[in-house]
Amino acid sequence: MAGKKQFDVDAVLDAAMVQFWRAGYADTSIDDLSKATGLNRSSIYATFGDKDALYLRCLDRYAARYGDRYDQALAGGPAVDAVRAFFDVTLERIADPDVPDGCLIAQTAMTTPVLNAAIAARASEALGRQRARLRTALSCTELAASDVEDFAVHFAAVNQSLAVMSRAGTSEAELRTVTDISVNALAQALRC
Amino acid sequence: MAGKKQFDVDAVLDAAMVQFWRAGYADTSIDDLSKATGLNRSSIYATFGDKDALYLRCLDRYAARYGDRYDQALAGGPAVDAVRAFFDVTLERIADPDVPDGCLIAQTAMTTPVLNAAIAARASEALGRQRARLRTALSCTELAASDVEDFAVHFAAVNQSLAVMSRAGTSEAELRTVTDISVNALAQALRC
DNA sequence: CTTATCTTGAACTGATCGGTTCAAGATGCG
DNA sequence: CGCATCTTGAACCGATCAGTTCAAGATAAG
Repeated sequence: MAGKKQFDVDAVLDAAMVQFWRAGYADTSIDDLSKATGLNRSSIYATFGDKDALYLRCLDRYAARYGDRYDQALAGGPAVDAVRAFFDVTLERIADPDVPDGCLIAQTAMTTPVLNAAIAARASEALGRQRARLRTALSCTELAASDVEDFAVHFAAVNQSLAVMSRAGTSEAELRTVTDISVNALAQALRC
Repeated sequence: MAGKKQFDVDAVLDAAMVQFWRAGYADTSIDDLSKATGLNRSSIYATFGDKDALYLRCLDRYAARYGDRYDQALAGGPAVDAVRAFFDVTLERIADPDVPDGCLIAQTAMTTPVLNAAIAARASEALGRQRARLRTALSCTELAASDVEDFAVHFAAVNQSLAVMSRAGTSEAELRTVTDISVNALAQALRC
């Protein structure tokens, strides 16, 4: 089997992404990636370069996939509903049995001190984009500019907290109450 | 030098705790711990057993040290002030240059899938205690029992989010606004 | 001083790590 | 068929991992 690529690069990236997502960077060896993707060790190096490069590709794929969903959720409707839908994206991802709990971005951010600077920067960028998304959605309200920024960073933070809590065994219903209080705070702020 | 212990076990635990806290379990080798504590490799094994046992000791020390501070913060005054003081403990810890950003408990929770079950359970317990602390402080208010529980898990979650955000480079001032919105939500709930 | 106890450094084991190399084999194209 | 291209498995490299062992040395108690 040769001549043309024998595998779907995107499918391989998905499998690698899930592996990194579940076990983290340090606890994922090239052998683990080989098993997870079905690709041979040498094929991984030939296709993606080294472990860091593959991790970056996985980060980008993760950010793109879920970034689109967050964008859609925030797109229409009143701000309160949009933010609720925003959190739904995360809660549904946590409920999805095909995918690990937690969040690849949060996991990357938590291991920042021992990571390649480029990787750490990419995770920080992703969090910045998340915040920008929220800022945009909130800027269509009567909220003051500083309140828009405050709520944007608050929602981005609460969204990350879901990753930690779900890994610690917090139930979906409990996570829902975590986000409800934040969403209600926005509703309250918009009411007056 | 022998006959009696030549080192302070607590001081050694502090150094090991900081090392684990900064780099995480997977990225901390016994050699790293040896350098961080000044203890010889064999002394570590003789005193604490294996890496897992030492990590558990560090988790306990972390939980005890900061648990006391959280208890004190929540102890007196109106609930809103108590919760604000609760978050201050975390924000001050993040601002402390002698200690890494993030949170050892959050870090442990994030790596749950690849950790010793006993270690994962210990982190989950610590989060449960955090929640119980908050529940107790909130139960002295006119809040309904279900609201007490909801706010307790919300505050515990937001507190964990600070660890992720601080690792991603979010400034102390921004983290403060994250917690302010949550504290205001409680104030609002108590007002009516 | 003698003896028992403890610490220490260094050497060592077997396993695994990330990364490289290369011959063997499978494929597509002319 | 013949040739170029790509994939694959396996072997290999040096480094590092967690964990063990032990002789040498330092101390305290008798």
